[in-house]
Amino acid sequence: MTDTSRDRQREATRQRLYEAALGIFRRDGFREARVDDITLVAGVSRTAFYFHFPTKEDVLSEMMRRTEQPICAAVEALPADADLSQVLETVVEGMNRVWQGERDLIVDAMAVGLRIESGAPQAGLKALLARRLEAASARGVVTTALRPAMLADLYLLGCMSTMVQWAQDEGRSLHDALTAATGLFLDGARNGKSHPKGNGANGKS
Amino acid sequence: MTDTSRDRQREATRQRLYEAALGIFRRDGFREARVDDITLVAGVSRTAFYFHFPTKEDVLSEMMRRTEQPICAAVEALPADADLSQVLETVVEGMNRVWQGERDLIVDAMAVGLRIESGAPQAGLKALLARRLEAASARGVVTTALRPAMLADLYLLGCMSTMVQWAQDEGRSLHDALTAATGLFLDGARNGKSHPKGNGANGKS
DNA sequence: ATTATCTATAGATCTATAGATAATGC
DNA sequence: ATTATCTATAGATCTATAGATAATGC
Repeated sequence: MTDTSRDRQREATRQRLYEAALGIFRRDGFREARVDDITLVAGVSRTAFYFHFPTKEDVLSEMMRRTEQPICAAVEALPADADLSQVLETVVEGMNRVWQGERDLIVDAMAVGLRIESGAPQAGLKALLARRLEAASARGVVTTALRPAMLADLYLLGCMSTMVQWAQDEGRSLHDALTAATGLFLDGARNGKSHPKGNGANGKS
Repeated sequence: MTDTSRDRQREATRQRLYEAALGIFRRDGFREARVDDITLVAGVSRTAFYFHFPTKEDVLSEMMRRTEQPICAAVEALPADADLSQVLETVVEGMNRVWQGERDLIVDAMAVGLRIESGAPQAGLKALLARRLEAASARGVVTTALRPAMLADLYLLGCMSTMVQWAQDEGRSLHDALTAATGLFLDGARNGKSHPKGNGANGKS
């Protein structure tokens, strides 16, 4: 628990490897990136990389976790009774800030995110959003046909899908793309309320 | 063009490799799967695999394309003026049929699909859906705030997200999960119509 | 003395390429 | 004779593991 010299050394090395890895990923693309190039930049032996990160994917996995933090902080700063649209707008702002400069990494990062999103049940942003959605559904603003946790999942995965689209499409801004996807989700989540849709165990037409 | 003996031979080998690869993926998981094991089952040399498939990912990429075909056929069999909800229900039925037995492959298949989905602009199911959505929007049934192609993308990526969730979650049936996601999309796409949302170039709150 | 962090090395696996075989088209 | 399909081989890269070093806690 006490932040010993060894701890600081380890974290410094890990941080150098993290940054070096992202640099090489940006330069060569994730797939083409060689671990040797990463450790050359970081100034450690090849196997030191694997001591800190089991695979290259784990670097992107950590990137997903790290970049979530400022977004979580921004959402937590909102009042507990904030409008759902305001909450999601905050998420959009945050994602835009983090990812608009990382177009070349998005597809691979999201592919990794796809795995951890459902894997970690109590993960940061997802859990936060689930709570906000639960509050909104208690207020009667969104559907109760789907559990808040699932709605949060659907929304975040929708954002990830949107970013992948944007990364390959060029054209409009990431912010606009995310706003559009958010509008679609909001309308869907609101109106599930009135329609009795969404639990459909009924067979073919 | 004439289906020569060499062509048949090549396709037979390719097919054996394809099936062997899926078998090994199912047995060992995609990541752990060794190409040597695949070629052992297929009865060809190691490098023959790479002659047919540049990487293991390309096998899953082909799986995505192949499994799309029966779904496309089912959608094309519907009348041109079929209800949008009926079209999407057909898609749900098809996806459910294809993927409910492939839980262990879904996450990796979808991660690969994430890349090719936006990559191939005129890809089968996406193009088909875009046309159906365009017809629906001409009829005034869905929003015109988003281009049909983008709506199709959002829907398909939403389905993929849902399948990833399902693959890691257990519990409810894949069919129910897809139906729920479809309901959410339908409500969103319908109601974007009334709201002036979805082109949002307006800044922060 | 013990343990965490990192290095050195061996073996496994992948990737690139040169070459063999047999089908094809002239 | 030429070309497509596949094989054999060499080199690159990754993964597993044994060992070195220096910080830690007793």
